[in-house]
Amino acid sequence: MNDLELLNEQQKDAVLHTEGPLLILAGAGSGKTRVLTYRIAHLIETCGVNPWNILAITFTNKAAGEMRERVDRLVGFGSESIWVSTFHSACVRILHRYIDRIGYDNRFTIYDTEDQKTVMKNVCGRLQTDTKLFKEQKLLNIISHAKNEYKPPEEFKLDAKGDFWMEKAAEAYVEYQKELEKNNALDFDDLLMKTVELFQSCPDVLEYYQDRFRYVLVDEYQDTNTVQFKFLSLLAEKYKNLCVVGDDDQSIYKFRGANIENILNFEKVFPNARTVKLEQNYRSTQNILDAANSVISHNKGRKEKVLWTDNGPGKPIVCRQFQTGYEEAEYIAGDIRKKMEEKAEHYKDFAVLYRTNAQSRLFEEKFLMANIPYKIVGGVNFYSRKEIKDVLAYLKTIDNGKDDLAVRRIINVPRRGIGSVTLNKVQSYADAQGMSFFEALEDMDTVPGLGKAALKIQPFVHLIHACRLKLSDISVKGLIEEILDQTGYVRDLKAEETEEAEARLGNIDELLNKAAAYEEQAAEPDLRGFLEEVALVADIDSLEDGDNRVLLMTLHSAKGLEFPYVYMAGMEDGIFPSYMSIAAENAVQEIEEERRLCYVGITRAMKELTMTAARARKVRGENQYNNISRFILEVPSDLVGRGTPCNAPAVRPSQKDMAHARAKEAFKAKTFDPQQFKVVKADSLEYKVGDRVSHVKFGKGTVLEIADGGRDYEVKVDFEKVGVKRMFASFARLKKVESL
DNA sequence: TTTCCTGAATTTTTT
DNA sequence: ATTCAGGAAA
Repeated sequence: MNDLELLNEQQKDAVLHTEGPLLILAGAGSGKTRVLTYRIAHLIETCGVNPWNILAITFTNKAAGEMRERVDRLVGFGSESIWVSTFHSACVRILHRYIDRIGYDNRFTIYDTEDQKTVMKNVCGRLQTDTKLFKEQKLLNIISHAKNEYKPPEEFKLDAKGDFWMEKAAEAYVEYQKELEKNNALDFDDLLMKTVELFQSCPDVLEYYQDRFRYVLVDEYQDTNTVQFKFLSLLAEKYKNLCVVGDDDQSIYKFRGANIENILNFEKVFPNARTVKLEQNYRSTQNILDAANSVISHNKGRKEKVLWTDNGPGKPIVCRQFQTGYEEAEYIAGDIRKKMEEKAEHYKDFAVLYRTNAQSRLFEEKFLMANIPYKIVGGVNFYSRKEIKDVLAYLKTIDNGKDDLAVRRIINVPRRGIGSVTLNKVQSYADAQGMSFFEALEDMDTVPGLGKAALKIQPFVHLIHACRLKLSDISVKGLIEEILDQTGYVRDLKAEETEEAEARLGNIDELLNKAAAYEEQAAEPDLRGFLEEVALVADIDSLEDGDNRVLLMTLHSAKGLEFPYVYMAGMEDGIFPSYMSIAAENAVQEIEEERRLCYVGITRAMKELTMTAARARKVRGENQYNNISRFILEVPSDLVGRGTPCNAPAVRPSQKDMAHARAKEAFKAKTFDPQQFKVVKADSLEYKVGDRVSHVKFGKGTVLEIADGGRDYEVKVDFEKVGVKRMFASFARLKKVESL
């Protein structure tokens, strides 16, 4: 049911203005998602718009998932035919249908960052580029930037005339793009670029989608780049029903080509655009808002906004500085524990935000020790783990033998005794014949100079052929199992008997689950559909509602989310704002972007905000000493709680307190996951002092001490890698490796 | 020829 | 800390 009475005047305005372009300037927490979802519901229920004609676009999968859920709840029947997706996945869907119109094969594959780097390495090798002077990553950044500006190689080349650096980059761009085309692959930026190209060169396709998506809604509009803007304006050209929501203060993707002009020029491109401002904040307390306002006010050249709230002042902001990052993490773990006990909140009400993914490690360790269920969002992509990429490369090869990168990745995985010399011979043969790498492999008998190596290649080619034959009558999950079985991949891992192999096996299991889940959920599940889904999703599981865990993530991925209790960790100059931005040529702008990021972080908090810093922390193995972040100093001191000054010495909870808290928690937290938290004191332990044991996280170690703690045994172990740890036996789940 | 081992280099943020 | 390139052993 769509109850407009729940909206304020401005929100209602935005919902009811259904025809024509609409720009919603929405401050943080002003209920923009609510406006978007209500607007969709209103379009369908009141205006009789067919759900099929609505496209809602977001930036991240997480945001898309959230929006999807809310739309489903509000709209109910028919909501599944609304497209709610990210720019990239919308483009993939379009391209899979029509990219043959601009000379690609519809069975293209998508290259991730790692693949891009591999391609660029090849290109640099071929062009004899000195990669000391022109770093691959640097070149890729330039290319990405060009693509975000919708500049194809030819045009880029013209622009580069006269500039030695840019001419070199242009050369790389041309070659890089050729290589992608040869492999029938697109990189992330191509997805947008090729879609726009498709629209511009095939008016009939464009018109089809214009008619299809008569109503387009865009979230986080301030982060759109030039191609995305082109994409949107082309789509909306015919009916002009484009509704965009944005906040210039939350623009944090300039590094990815976000173009703030898109918001400022909206009214120019769409002349009779209506603009609505949402300024009432429903999320945070006044203290949190004041802190956010004060920080962001240090930026020049922004649209002044007056955010206000009906919520009371709330708790003061907590700022603390610790000696080390270690203590910082310990404090946060302890504080979450404390709040859980005092207020009986849910774990999912807490979030720890940091600047870089690398910072998650410390928290992971401490949370594991304190038995706080947590989930790390982002970081090392599930799908970029080695074993997963291997399996996916097999799938890609089976689906589309044109992807040389995938074929080359797995030709010798697991070991088939095929080395680089053989590969080079095959590659030159393929190049000479103008065929793909896999086709050359199929032709192995005619490849000159292969000799015995051909015999090693044969089983691989057979395997792929056999799988292709089975394709039509086997599930994706079955296919993966077949591959794992035939190649002995799982067998080899099991034989390794290391922690690492164990983890890899676990990941493979997760992939199998994912495949099974895909087949259940998809209308017409097939291999390509699976690969497509997997290519654009970083994390294996989106957040489920019942998933009661503390979230750990970067400030970037926190955008669009909200939590009652937010911890911003690592608030140090050099970390946040990052060293890169401070040292940059255009430091002023770079730091302003960081400050917006800080603004985003602060405004995630609903009830309480804690900012922490460490005097010293390990960065890349070395100790780094940092000052308190300038952003903390920009928070007015009267908002910061007394008794918790920034330079307060770290209060380290004693071991006994921690142990006590843990035991208590274990008793209380049964509702979360009885399996995990049930404390059953074993009659005796399978290991004794002096035994070698292994722990899931810490690896192998020696038992130093076992103390009977009443409810449970407390075990002290000296781990090889991480040193002495104390833990409860039932939590640690140590396995005996060998006896004394 | 392939594999294994050692020393060097390297990291913001996301799709 | 972890990955990557280059050289020596098998």
